[in-house]
Amino acid sequence: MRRGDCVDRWNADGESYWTVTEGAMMFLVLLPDGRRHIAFFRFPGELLCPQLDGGFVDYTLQAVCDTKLCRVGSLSVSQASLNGAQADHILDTACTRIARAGLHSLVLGRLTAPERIATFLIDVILRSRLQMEDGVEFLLPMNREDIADYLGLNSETVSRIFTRLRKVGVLALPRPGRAILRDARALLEMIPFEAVEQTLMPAPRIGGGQGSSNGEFGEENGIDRPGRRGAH
Amino acid sequence: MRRGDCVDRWNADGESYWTVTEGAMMFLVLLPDGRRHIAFFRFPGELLCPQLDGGFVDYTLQAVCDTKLCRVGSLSVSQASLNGAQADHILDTACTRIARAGLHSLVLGRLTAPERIATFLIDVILRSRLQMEDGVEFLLPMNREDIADYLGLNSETVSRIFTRLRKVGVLALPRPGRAILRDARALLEMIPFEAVEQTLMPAPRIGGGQGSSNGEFGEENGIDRPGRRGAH
DNA sequence: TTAGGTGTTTGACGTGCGTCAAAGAAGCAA
DNA sequence: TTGCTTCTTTGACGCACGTCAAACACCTAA
Repeated sequence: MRRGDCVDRWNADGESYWTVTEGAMMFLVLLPDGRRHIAFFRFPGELLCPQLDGGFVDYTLQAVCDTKLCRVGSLSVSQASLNGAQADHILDTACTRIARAGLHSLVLGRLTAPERIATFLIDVILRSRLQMEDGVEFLLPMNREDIADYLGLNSETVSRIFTRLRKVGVLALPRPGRAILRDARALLEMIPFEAVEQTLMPAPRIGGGQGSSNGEFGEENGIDRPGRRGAH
Repeated sequence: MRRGDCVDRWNADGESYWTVTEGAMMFLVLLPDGRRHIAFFRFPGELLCPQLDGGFVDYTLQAVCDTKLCRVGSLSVSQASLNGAQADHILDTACTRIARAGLHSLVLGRLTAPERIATFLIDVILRSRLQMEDGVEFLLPMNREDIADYLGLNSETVSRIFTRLRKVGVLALPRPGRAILRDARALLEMIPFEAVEQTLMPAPRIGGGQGSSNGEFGEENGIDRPGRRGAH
């Protein structure tokens, strides 16, 4: 599918779910007065599933760019509970999304525009299974307005901040849809919390915490990471 | 527990979960520079459970006011998947929370301060299992700063908007911790989307959509509601 | 009663980001 | 090439909400 194509009635069939294999999808809301909001982006390897994507809400599911989807299964989430490994994976995904959503509310509620964009860029890099290292090139398929609508900003503000990041040598934008991280440390220092990786990419915690999520589905959480649990 | 009391290491034990029986709890984040953010409130009847509350994130779990908790079980979420009814309830709760979180990101990202507060008040009323009717009295146990930190505002702004709502006769605040809805219609007209009830209180959708969530746990979703699924 | 603490209200003022507008820049069709 | 469209960039300006400050309303303790 090409940019702007919608999956019509994507949440009508509660039984089937999909993954993104290429490109990216976005879940958007259009308010009656024209305000636009993007609730989630889904990148390659991530699950599209009405139940786990807030399917009760009337989102429009739209392609961010040229995108390929792959149907993963027709299992209902309820029936999945009869199969331990699959159920654990579904639950894991659900829990990870709750954790991410809590973080996103912090981003929208309490961070400044530059902080939001830095957090977003780091999130994109980590979800692309890349390291936060100088020179890393990554896909950034959404346009300024999409980023703005995801971060509660407007496209001019996003543009201004990107320009600033380019000027100070944090980021390079060789061509539309691609970006190169030039100064990982500087980008990390733009955000006001530590333990970014663990926070943005929480390790799965279902099933005792070690690896029960490495099911046959495709990884939402990707890279293995030492368990983490603890006092605050 | 009294206002400000914390549940220490609440997410250290992945196996046990609780419900609020009286009062309210809040999950908060304190950034190094002092910014404060409340990710979730939990009201009576709602589940406290590390996995379903983004337990990987270092939240502080704190009482909003005098609050009573009740331990519901020591079942691990993973093991729960072996029991159909319990698993469905857990999944239902998870999915509802994902849906709510998406909505909250819309609130924080795209609504004005008065719209946020109106949405919040309606949410509190509906989650208290009350009707949106003139004269309804409801508990509002959190202070101005808590509301502000949940809605991405500051306490003075919240206070100003409450004052305005009182003056125009939408709300009465007879004593701290309580509020009376005086003009339900006016409050509903303050928010920029329709179908508020369905959006704020999505019906459970796991297990085919009819009533599988009426388990032995205590209701996250409360009131029965006709199924809803559909084209947009 | 007074004193102190905590939360709320209100006002004056500042600012970060939104709005509006116009000028690039890049892609595509003819 | 020209013309059209869409997206991005940049500037000028305004406003909604944040910040700072002071007064006020309660509550509790002594």
